Amino acid sequence: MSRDDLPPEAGDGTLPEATDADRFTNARAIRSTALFEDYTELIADLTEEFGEARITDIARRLGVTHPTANKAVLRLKREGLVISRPYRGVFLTEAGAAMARQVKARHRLVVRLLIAVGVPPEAAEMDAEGIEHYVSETTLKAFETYLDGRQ
Amino acid sequence: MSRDDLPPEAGDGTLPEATDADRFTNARAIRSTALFEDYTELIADLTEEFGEARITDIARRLGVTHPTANKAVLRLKREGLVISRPYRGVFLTEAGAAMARQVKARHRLVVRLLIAVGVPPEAAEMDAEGIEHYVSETTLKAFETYLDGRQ
DNA sequence: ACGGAAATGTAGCCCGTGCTATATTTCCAA
DNA sequence: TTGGAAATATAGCACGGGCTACATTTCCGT
Repeated sequence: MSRDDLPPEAGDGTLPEATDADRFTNARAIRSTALFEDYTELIADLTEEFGEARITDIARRLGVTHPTANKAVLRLKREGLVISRPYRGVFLTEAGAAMARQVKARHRLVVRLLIAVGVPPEAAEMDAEGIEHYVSETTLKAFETYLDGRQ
Repeated sequence: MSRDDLPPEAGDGTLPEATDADRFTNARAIRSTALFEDYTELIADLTEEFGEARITDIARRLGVTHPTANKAVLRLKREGLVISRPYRGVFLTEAGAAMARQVKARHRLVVRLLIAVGVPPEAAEMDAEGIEHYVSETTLKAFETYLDGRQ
């Protein structure tokens, strides 16, 4: 039982450099930004549709209560992703809009790839909602290349 | 501004049945079980390697402190996924072992698919850690079919 | 066999993300 | 124009999941 001095992952040949802990720590970091990504994307959508993003609409689209949406918007504000005045709509800052654009592009790409490998569109759309946050730039590039190569 | 009585998603043609809220609610539900999945999988690995899963090893592999791992194990216990005696190792129940098997199979499949579409193995391994939790049975089946069809 | 190091457990803190209940503000229609 | 409905804000609760600090137990080497 003396495995304290073993180099991590030695012997199994799967991961010479990235340790388990790295991967999990990475996943946790992503999890903490996923909510911001969902909100900025949604606020962008609502702004495009209605000219503004209102708390009630945000809450309904996300399937949460208004106070939850309101609290999240406060955090987004603190992070400089949105601006808002009391009892008024919410609007993305440049940083927020940039995040929204990136998230949206990633979302579309993930859905396209899933469909390309045979996933039914409804399942692709459903699963992409969670998957999209965890797709790295490297993987995204690979998806693009794959999709381009198909026609 | 009267969109209160609009059918959700009407007009964009992307999602006739699954509303946005459904997708987000689904993603939140998955997020809450992801931690359990990570723990059961890891405990299975450690048990296979060392004959038992010890708190210290669990914590190190996940990149968290011992108290965090300990608290999580208490939750796993409460959920009937593991058994443990004070100051002793942690062991999976049948339910926990079943979850571990399922998670591991899913993980492998996701990694294989990512690699199959051209993602570098290290990135595939890294991204799969987050992605795996969000892949539905339907999508999993599609992955299998796709991989089978390639050779 | 026993003393110190390592492992484990526990207390208590912080913050996120959900909720309900209640106050406040806005806005539309009579 | 004003009263009531809808929207928004706020307070406070619960729990998850991370941490540090400290107590306790186990275990190994001398």
